[in-house]
Amino acid sequence: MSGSGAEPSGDQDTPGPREALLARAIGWFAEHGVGDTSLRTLAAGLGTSHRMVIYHFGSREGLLSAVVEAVERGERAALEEVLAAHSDPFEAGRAFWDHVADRAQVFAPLFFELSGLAIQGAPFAGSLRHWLATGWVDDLARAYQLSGVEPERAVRLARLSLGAARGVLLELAATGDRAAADAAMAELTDLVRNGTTPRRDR
Amino acid sequence: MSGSGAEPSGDQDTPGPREALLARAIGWFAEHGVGDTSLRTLAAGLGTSHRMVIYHFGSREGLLSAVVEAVERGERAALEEVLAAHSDPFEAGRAFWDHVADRAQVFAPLFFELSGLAIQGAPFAGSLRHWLATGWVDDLARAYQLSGVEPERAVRLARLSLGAARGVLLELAATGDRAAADAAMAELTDLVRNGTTPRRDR
DNA sequence: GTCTATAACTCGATAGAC
DNA sequence: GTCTATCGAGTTATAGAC
Repeated sequence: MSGSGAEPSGDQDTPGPREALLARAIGWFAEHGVGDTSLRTLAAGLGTSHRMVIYHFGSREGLLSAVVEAVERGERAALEEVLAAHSDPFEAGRAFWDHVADRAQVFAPLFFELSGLAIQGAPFAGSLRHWLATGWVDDLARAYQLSGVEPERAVRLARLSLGAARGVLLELAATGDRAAADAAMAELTDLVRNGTTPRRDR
Repeated sequence: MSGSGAEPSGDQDTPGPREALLARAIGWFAEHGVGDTSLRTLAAGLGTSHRMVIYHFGSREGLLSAVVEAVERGERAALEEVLAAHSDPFEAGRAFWDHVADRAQVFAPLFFELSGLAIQGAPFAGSLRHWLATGWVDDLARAYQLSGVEPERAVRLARLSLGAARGVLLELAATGDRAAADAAMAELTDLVRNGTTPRRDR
């Protein structure tokens, strides 16, 4: 599909101009936001013409859709990597929070703006709507269950942890105060750890 | 300031056409979002002409700024009311969560879209940026302190609680599942209550 | 305080040459 | 695959009658 038989030189590092353009577009959106971005200003910032964006993505919404999908896939991959590297869910949670917080200044504005549009029903953000609602909760709940929490409570804790992470991320993006955000998340970890282990001592 | 000496008939219930227009604009934004709203479609939905919106608010951004400010003032007033009515901070927190969750389907999309724009530096959202960062945390931390939590931990708990509420609100807006959101917030309340009282029993 | 008319501009998308 | 030229619709904002 959409393949022209004349690829320049069989390069494996460059998956094609479309992907390169998409990657640059993500960086541009993360820096400048989505709301007031026209195809023309975007293309100028990307070093192309707006005609090329339409050529590769069909329309402005097609580009936005591709951006949302690509960012989601990246974060999901990061989560799986982190879950595979840590057996303790609290350790995994902290590691993933680190990953997210590192990129907060860049991606949080994009995430929350797109989330606002997604829950308003913007058609290009359908997949984001799904991940906001159930996608991440299921995986997190499974991780809690593996560490011995009963199923129903695991779901509640998953929802709470995910919500807290997103909310603290919003505040981190507003303040830039990484230490305060880390402390708030550490407080959550402590509360959950002490609240789920029976605490035999004392 | 901006007062014309000829108010129609000294009505106290109608504070003027500007305020009435603002109130209707808030409702309209809550229902239709901000992103793709032009002055013309907005004015048509409000029953005026776009010329009138500009007359009263100066520009489209002026209107957005007024909307943000009015919504904030309303929520702050609701919080103060709730804090005054409950001495137990957990009770107050639950009551305020109820208030917010009741209005989630309507106001959460507006809140998150505007927050995304605010942390991107949109000029009309300056006051929202302030409330996102510090405004609410201070009051919440004070409430925690009053119930016996040491100051530094009170701030951490305030940040966590606020973040969790915002994050769970985002999920509530995406799913519409009020029971699940309530359960997640109740889980937080339990964790904090058990984590801050020494737990002499057992 | 409310209207119509319109200026001045930008938008997404298309056509077609190269 | 990249370019220029351009269409038609929609944008904020202004002018001025009533």
